[in-house]
Amino acid sequence: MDEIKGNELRGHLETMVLSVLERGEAHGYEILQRLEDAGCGALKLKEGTLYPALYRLEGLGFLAARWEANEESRRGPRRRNYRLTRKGTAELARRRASWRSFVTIIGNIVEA
Amino acid sequence: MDEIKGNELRGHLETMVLSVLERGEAHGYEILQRLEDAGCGALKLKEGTLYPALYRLEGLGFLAARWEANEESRRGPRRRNYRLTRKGTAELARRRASWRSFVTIIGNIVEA
DNA sequence: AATCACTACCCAGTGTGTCTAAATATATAG
DNA sequence: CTATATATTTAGACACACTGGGTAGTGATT
Repeated sequence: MDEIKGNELRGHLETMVLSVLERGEAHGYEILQRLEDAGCGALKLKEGTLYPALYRLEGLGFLAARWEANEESRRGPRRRNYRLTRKGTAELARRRASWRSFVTIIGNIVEA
Repeated sequence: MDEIKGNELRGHLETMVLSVLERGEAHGYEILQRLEDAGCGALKLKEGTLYPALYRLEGLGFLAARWEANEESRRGPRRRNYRLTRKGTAELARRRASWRSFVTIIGNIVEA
C-alpha cells in the first residue's frame, strides 16, 4: 500500500478534518493523529499541512476554536481545541455528498 | 450533482487519461469528449487542462503520439493521436491500485 | 464573400493548497 | 543538560489545474 501524496489529497483534506471532528472536538495535534491512525500507514500529514487547513475552516465559520484552560492534571504546551459549528456540520454533509459523487464519477472512468 | 472542481481532480486527471486510452488510441479533443461523456455533466475540462497533462504523460514515456496522416475521407485540422505505451499500461495498473487505496482510506475517514 | 459554428491544437499567466523545513514552548525521563 | 514527546506557528517552494486567450481548417448559413 503506497503512500498518498499531496496532490491526490487536494480538496479532500478539509472534508477529512470535518469528518474526524464529528466524533468530538479535538486539538490540532490530536486531529493529526486521528488521521494518521485511520490512514493505515499511508497518510503522513505534517503540521504545516493541517494547521493552515484548520485556520481556513475556522475562517469560513465551519469550526470554532478556543484555547484549552489550564488544568492541574496536565501541564504542557497550550492546546487549541476545535469543534464543528452548526454551519460546519451542514458543510460536512455537503462535502460528503460531493465526495461520493467524486468517487462515483472518477471511479467510473478509472475502473474502465 | 454538483461540479467537480479543479482541486479535487488533482493527481487523478492523468490516471483518467490513461484509463480512457486503454480502450483505444485517441486524439486530445476526443479524449476530452470521452471524459466529458463519462462525467455525467459534472466534469468540465478545458483544453488548457488536458493538453499539458498529455505532454507530461508523453514525456514520461507513458504515451506515444503521432500526427495523424491525411486521409481523403477527412480533411480538417491536423490531429495528434495518443496511445498507451507498454510502460503506460504498467503505470495505469499502478495508478488504479493507488486510486483504490486512496478511495478506501479517505472513504474510511469521510464516511465516518 | 462574409460570418458563424465546429473541430483541433497550443500557450502564457494565475492561483490554490499541500509540502518542506524550521522556530518556539512546556513537561518528563535519562 | 540533553533528549524526547507534545503542541503550535510560519515562511517559502512547487505542482498542477484553471482562465482565457490565440491559430487554423472546414462546412453551413446569411
